[in-house]
Amino acid sequence: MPTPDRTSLDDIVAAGREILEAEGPAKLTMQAVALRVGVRAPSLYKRVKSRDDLIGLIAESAVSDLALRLQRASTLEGRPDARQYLVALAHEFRAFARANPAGFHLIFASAPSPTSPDVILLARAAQPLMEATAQLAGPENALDAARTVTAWANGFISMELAGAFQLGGDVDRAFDFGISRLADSLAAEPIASSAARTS
Amino acid sequence: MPTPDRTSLDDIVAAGREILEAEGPAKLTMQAVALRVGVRAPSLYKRVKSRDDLIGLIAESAVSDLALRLQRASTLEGRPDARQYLVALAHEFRAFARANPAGFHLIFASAPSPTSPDVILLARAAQPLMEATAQLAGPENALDAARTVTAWANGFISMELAGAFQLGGDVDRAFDFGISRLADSLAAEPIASSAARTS
DNA sequence: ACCTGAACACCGTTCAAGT
DNA sequence: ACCTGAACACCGTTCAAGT
Repeated sequence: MPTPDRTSLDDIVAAGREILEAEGPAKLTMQAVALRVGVRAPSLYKRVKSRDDLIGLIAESAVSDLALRLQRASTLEGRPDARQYLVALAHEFRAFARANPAGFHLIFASAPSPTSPDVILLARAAQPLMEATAQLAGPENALDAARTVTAWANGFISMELAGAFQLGGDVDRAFDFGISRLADSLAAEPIASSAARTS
Repeated sequence: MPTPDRTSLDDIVAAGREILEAEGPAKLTMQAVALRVGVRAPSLYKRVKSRDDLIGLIAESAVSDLALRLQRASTLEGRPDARQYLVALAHEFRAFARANPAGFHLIFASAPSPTSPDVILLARAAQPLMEATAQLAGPENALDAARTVTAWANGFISMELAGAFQLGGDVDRAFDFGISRLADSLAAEPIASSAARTS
């Protein structure tokens, strides 16, 4: 008779994610994960191809949570104007990053690697943002606008988490300043396109 | 008679940086660095406290190069209007990241760690940007504006290097769109401060 | 004073042997 | 079919012994 399963893939990913958030990537060893799910390290390879594979699964788990959060914000908000909606999304994004700094880092700040999360998952997470930018900047600029906002938010939060804002000043104020000006500029007509003039 | 030095700290850092750019962080082993500078791994510890220490020195070396590039751009540009200057800085920043992706990642996308580069070096690198944003947004908003631009550029390039822009569209166009709208919004008067109204 | 081989602790991963 | 101990290759790091 085969022995009953003593753990599961979900358990392993959850354990890995907890270790990653609590102790950092260096402590995320196969042995530590195995210990937490009550098994020996070699057994993990029955459910996971490698440590990199496990990290990829952890990243996807984090992306799913992020997508859920943004979707919930999109329904909870009662849909005021697009500008307020965009600001709310930005704050939700930042809240996720603060609650899951290691997961956030895994999703957005990882070097190109086999651990990067799935495209489809990322697209789903970006969906609420695309709606907001389409309303603000028009459908033809929705993608560029979403990329601008994502890049800004991603970069801001990465730097905040990395402790890169060390020149003083109020970081919260800088965040509000940034999303506010971005929303303004997306809603406004572009002032001048110097690129078009020089071509 | 003591033996003459067979390597130097500069050699070690340069070798480490070359390996990092050419083969990625996983291949940046003490043995690989030692081999490249013609010495055995234990000898490295005469000039470097640890592998993390070496990574920190590599990051500082990259920051210095970045600062040099931005300063050169600031003198070469002949100082047209502040808007064009800001756009030039953004493109220079992106060019640096493309030429030194691993170094860029080390500077801006690293988790908070003992490998983070020195504050003073980062401040010096940010100097040209601060001047441009001060002209565009006024001195009282220079810091917030510089943070907005840095966050955007950093996030955009991080995502580009990570291959995160997978929803199609023209990435170059998105970059131009972003810096253009940002420059507009920094130069413009803010439309409305909803935060001020609710307090 | 710098360099080295040997050693140690600790990884990820494989695999034959158990149940 | 899952689990395990033992083993392997490969790290970072230390240190006594060389020159």
